[in-house]
Amino acid sequence: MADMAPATPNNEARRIQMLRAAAELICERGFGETRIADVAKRAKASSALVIYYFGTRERLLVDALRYSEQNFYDAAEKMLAEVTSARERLSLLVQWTCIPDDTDVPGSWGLWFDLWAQAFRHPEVKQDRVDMDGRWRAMIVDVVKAGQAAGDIRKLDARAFAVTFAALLDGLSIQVALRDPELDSERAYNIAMHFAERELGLPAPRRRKPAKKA
Amino acid sequence: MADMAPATPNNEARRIQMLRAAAELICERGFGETRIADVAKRAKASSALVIYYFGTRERLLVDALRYSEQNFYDAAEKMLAEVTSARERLSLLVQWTCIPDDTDVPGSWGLWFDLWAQAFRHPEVKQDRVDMDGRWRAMIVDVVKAGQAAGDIRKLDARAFAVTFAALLDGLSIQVALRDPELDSERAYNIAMHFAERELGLPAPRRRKPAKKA
DNA sequence: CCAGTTTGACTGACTGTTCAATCTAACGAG
DNA sequence: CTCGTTAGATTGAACAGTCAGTCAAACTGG
Repeated sequence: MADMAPATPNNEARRIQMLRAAAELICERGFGETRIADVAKRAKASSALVIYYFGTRERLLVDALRYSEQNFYDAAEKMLAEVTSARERLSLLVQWTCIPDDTDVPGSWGLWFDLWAQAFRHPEVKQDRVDMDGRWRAMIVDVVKAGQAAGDIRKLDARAFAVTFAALLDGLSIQVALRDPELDSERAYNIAMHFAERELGLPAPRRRKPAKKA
Repeated sequence: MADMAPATPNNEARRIQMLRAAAELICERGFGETRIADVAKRAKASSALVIYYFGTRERLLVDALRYSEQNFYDAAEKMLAEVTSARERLSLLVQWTCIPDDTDVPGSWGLWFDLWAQAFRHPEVKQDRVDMDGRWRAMIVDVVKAGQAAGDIRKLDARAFAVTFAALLDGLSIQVALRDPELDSERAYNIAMHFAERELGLPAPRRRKPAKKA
């Protein structure tokens, strides 16, 4: 295995092109069914070049998983920074997890399942995921603390809330992703928001923000 | 592909032997890394025989996934039938999802990730999973209604509670399975029980039931 | 002309699946 | 009871396709 090409400014574009292609493919066909040749074709490159960049199929796919995970959270943070009201920010977080994909670099749900499956065994991925989840909870904690400072949210242990709320969101999004007939994205949204309102003592909403259909 | 051997009383044992072997292997190595030869070896049979029974690798693995899913719920129902107090039954449900495996046919967590990943694409698996999840929620609903009848649980929409609670349990168990440092099985147990107590108006516990360490 | 890219062609290993050949246990006829 | 018949169970060996990874040659921009 030739060691992978070093990271230079020029490579970066190609590398990312491949990561995106790989992420898309994984989402469509699944981790185990994603072939180097397919990734290469979608990234308009040769199989050999993909290997030249990543050295091995596993590293390519794993990196792709981590890449889109990271993108998902980056985008979430950015989005969160653009509003201020506690309720709006909570609402964004919930929509972010419960609503089917449309972003160009999909944090698309198919990826999460494979990410979890990989993390369950691959220690490197496991660590990465733990870090990312910490980041996710930190975002929740920030929202809560800001809301408390503004007087919209009552006094409580923000960290503990974050752990529970994050778990609830994960669970809801699984059902949504798997198209459970009892739990579409709109209902998931309402459940999550209802929980947050209760727990945080949020002022009642003017109006429910409806979730887009997939 | 020779069509698979029909189900006869004699086959059944072998078939199950293979399903269990496959489930174990999937749990250890993952769906994509599970080879027919390995399953055959563990089931003390030849590769050819495995194909003789299941016709194709995919069907073997998918059936194995569904088999252990079913076993998981069967065992849960049985266990649930053996206690009566609402609190005890809730506690069992929570332990059942949050505590690392030890059962002979593991509903072990590695399997769930692969099951979800498969369900996300394979319609047959998706339907199956939806059914199973309905069963799971029905168990929760039963517990709640029984508790209400006994006067331990306050009046509320049992169905709505079940959906939310099931989602919370799923989310918690992901973190536990992935060994999140902030959320071991004991803490997950406490979070889930705390939520149930609050939501259902359960009488306060005598003592917390501690969760086993993995 | 040089370092980093890119590729087509190749291969070597892996592995799902087929197949023809045995084995086994039940069973019915003699 | 015995022994051919038979249908299902079981296997070792071979086949065939796939695909990750190698390599030497060609390309490209600076």
